[in-house]
Amino acid sequence: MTKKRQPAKIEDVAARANVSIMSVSRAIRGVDGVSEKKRREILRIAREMKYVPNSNARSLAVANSNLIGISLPTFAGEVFADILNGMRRTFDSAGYSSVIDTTEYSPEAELSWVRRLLSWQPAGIILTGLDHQPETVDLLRASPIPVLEIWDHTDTPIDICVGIDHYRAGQMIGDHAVSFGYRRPAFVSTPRGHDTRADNRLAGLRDVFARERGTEVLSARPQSGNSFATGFDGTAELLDAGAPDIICYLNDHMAFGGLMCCQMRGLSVPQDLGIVGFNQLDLASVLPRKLTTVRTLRRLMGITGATQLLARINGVPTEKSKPLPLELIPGETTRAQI
Amino acid sequence: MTKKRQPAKIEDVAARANVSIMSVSRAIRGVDGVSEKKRREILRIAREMKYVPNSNARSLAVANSNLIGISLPTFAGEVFADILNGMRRTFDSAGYSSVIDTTEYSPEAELSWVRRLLSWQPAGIILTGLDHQPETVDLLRASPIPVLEIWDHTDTPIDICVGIDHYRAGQMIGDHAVSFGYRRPAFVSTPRGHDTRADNRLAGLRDVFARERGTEVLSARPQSGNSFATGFDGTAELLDAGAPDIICYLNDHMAFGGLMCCQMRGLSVPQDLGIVGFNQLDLASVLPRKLTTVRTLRRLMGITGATQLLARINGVPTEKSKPLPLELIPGETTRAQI
DNA sequence: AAAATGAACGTTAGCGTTAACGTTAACCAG
DNA sequence: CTGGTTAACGTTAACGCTAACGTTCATTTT
Repeated sequence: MTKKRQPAKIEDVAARANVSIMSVSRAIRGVDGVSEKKRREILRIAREMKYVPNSNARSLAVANSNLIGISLPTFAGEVFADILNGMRRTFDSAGYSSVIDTTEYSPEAELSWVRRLLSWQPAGIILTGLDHQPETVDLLRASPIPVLEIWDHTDTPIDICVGIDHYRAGQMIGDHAVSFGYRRPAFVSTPRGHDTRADNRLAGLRDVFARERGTEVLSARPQSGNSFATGFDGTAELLDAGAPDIICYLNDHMAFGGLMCCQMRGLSVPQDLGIVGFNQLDLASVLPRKLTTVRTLRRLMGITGATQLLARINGVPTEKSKPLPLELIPGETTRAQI
Repeated sequence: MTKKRQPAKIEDVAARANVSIMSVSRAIRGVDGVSEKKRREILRIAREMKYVPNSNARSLAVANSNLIGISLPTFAGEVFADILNGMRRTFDSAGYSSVIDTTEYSPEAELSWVRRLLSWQPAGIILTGLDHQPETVDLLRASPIPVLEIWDHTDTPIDICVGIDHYRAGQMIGDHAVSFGYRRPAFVSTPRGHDTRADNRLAGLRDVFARERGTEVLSARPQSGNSFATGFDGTAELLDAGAPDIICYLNDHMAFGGLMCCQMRGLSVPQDLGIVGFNQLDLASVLPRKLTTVRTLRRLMGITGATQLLARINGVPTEKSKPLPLELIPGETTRAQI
């Protein structure tokens, strides 16, 4: 039962230090108006009393906060962890704290989070992607708070936007596959509508094959609990259904699951089947056969996005929308078809 | 320039609805004291005006919040994402919001986060592990806020504790290795002091081998940017330095890096070398050769921890410390030595 | 009919902090 | 010694909301 007595407030510190409340406030905040001698004395007493300022009172008084709200689809996987890392580093060094939430790919969950977050008067809000409830957009447009949409790209963001063009990424993969002579493409993803960006990449891929070859892109969308298993199961499904000569995956982890499926079935890659991942994840760095994938500059994206948002918060004019470059990394899991 | 005008406050809603501020407050909070008819009318107007309550003012008035602060070492990897998932689900359904932060394994960063967080008057605080700055412990003990330490285990937590005994986990791995006849063990980890839990597992492993065989456990601790690469590089280092017959890893991802290193060098597992991971990660579900590893019930741990903390918050008596079971999963990367 | 009830609503007094402003004393040039 | 400047404080009024208590008035009870 050690934890009992009421926490000290600024008034208590002031009383104990024989100064006014304001001197304590100034000392704590490190602003002008107290002599160095008194400041040290006050800080010593505050520490002794384990005084902790009340941020609610502060934010109420100054009508703002140094919180940045960040909404992500999920914590699973490296992708959002990388973006997050870039953002957080930038915000931290600018004196902002970030509060993070995941939507598990549900726009409804996103809306309820936006509502909760807005009630805390944050300095800025970051959403992942462009797929929001109409009310989310209304709320955010009506509020004076700067909003960043990250990871995806559009010319008409809620406020500002930093990300990559996923449709274009799909086209790049398609171009690569077509130029290597592949003819029977397939795609492994999560259930439709779950990950809108992946759906856009598939659309880009589809359009290239439709135009260049007049071919359909088959797709498998199993629900398998984790990316590796999804890749494995989706590959099995596609191999059972037909005879694709190249399979593209939502990301490198799924692609690895696909590789394992091929290995199990005695198929050799890239002789029997081409494999293309996405995102150039850490896993790929130790694979004996270099994976064909697309590099996305996620950390840079986080830093860029955060920087843009900070500029916006500080009233500095910023570009509405900033696309980041993509690069297809040819590996040893695809090769020119004879 | 759509975003301009001041957000509405409760007073504005009251004026527009021709009722008192209190009626609006009651309507919004869904408590008794307003007729159904008025409540609907008020809510309609509030929605029209895009009214968002001010949580700072609310928390200041009621002197509490429904925030739970969660501190994790990192967002990288499945481990903390799993624990987090379990916790968040539990808190969400109990009406609490969680604010998450990562320390990147730095107790100093943890302390500064604890200070920041305390200023928001959270309902509870969760720290990962037991390795804190003395001042962190002082601050938390002095505050009336319930504290949960998760992932590691001790009989003398700051407040309450839910986790696994990492030293014991190391012993289990040691017992397995000894009983299979392995004699030249090694361990791949991150730099010492970085991950205290991993250091404890290594200590458990060391003690078993010292007692049973009088043998040292070699260790490699490369800094390679990601787990897979760390496993790969650490394995290379150990194979160059001596001739271990079994290598244990900080986690399954490192173990996979190790497997890739062996494959590259033409070593076969488990004939030439035993490989042991930790945490039974998703990756392992698609490997052709089942990995010897230790199962940790991370999601359950999150749920259990959150439940215990909620009980503590609601004044229900709880056990100080709750250890979760461990299970060594024998795989095909270790086998009895002749 | 008077009195008692209770639901529906309003009024008041904070919650802990800071911005804005007022006061005081010390200092300095002329 | 005057008048003016400035550093170092203190005082007060918000900030937006809610708990606790008051008031009103239509019902019911006696």
